[in-house]
Amino acid sequence: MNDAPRLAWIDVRNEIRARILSRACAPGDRLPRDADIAAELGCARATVHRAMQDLAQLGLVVRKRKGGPHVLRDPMTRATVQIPVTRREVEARGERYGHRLISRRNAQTRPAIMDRFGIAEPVGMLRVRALHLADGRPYILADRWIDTRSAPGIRDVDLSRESANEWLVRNTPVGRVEVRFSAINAGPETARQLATTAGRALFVIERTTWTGAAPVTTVEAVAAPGYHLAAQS
Amino acid sequence: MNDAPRLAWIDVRNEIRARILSRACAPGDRLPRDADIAAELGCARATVHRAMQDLAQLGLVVRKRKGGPHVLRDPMTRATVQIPVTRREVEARGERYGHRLISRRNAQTRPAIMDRFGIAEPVGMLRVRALHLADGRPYILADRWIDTRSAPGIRDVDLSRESANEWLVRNTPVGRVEVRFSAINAGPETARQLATTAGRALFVIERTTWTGAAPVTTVEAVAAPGYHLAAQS
DNA sequence: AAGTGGTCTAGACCACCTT
DNA sequence: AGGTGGTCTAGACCACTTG
Repeated sequence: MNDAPRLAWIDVRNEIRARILSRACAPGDRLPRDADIAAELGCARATVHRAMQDLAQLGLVVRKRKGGPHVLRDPMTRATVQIPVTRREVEARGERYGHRLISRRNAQTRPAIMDRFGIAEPVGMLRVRALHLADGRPYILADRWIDTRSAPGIRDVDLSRESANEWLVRNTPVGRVEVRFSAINAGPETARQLATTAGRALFVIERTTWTGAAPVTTVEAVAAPGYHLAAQS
Repeated sequence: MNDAPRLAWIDVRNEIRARILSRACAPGDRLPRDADIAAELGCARATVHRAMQDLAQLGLVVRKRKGGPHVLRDPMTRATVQIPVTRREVEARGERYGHRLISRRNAQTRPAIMDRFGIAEPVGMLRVRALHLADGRPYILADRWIDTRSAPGIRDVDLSRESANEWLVRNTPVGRVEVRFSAINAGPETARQLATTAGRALFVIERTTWTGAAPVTTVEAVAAPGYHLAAQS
């Protein structure tokens, strides 16, 4: 009725993890070869491989071609953040989504923006500022730069109907993404747009994406007071 | 000289991704079965499986037992945050790490703490407040609760020598982790401890860990002004 | 140069989910 | 109830990394 077989590779992973945590294999130590572990635990090497793949992703071990897998010295907390399209995020809270285009103009990238993309020369991009609303209240203030070479179609989009956010997600290949979180004090202008008071602590998400090596877009999203972001795993 | 074979499963993944992005398979559509894709691309089903595994992790497709894989309606931005032990973080910046124990006492969990752990009844835990320093300057102010049932050894540790942070990482099994980020205005007390002014926007990392279903520790880490966190992928 | 992980194949069984 | 993904096995070759 029990004796559950479960997934074998998970058992293997747990066994190896247990050894690591129990200090049977100290941090920095070399672990046995996949093949040896397989022989010892009586399973195929592929099964051990699957387990090690998971442990590596969890940040517990490092695997190299020779020298075998090593137990990482100090594992970091590793968590995955999922940032949905703002409209979905609002709707998931059971609130009505709204969106207001503030400005849309072409501009040369300033140094701060070039830094985010990692480019040395100024480029003409499309700069879009917009306010996302939840139940009519300000939710997120977005200041976005879009490289029209990577997303030419955006020129013909009515950004007062569909947010740049959403259009890009739907029409742009997903390449590399880099996200930065920080906290800022609301300036007078930002405070006005987010219907709060100057000086309030605001959560900032800075997101930059590339397609291959080509910049696509970068956005600084300033959230209204009370916003928080969760990550799991 | 070229015709690089590379990893087959990556090619398969790219091919499928390309179809998704080119709208050959619209969001919400059902994709062909693994076996069919394998036949079409001339590889083993396991190879397609590996590719799909990656696409699922990237958040592009969902796979179900029957009904085959589906293209996700709106892919979220998915990024992985790595939070090292504070000492390593400081040392990685090339600065000298320091650590000051502020207080250490037993206390009953307040409702806010019980919420984080998802428990209903108050529990006696060890509460540790500490300040992490970088080059002598305040870096992170930590307010931590530790369930001594899950980490009994902590009672005998001199927390003025080794931070609770570090001891727990080294001596506690890694289970589920939940992280929350937010922004707060510095209160007078916090401002004093972080050597800044009241009202400054501060970045907050709230981290809670369990072993199985048992609470281990939760910490509210308030970072000094200027702190930011990066996530990739 | 050799060891080791990374990968691919082919075949098989199982468990879950939808129909 | 049947289809489909999830997994395991066994064997093989390759390529990267280290000594």
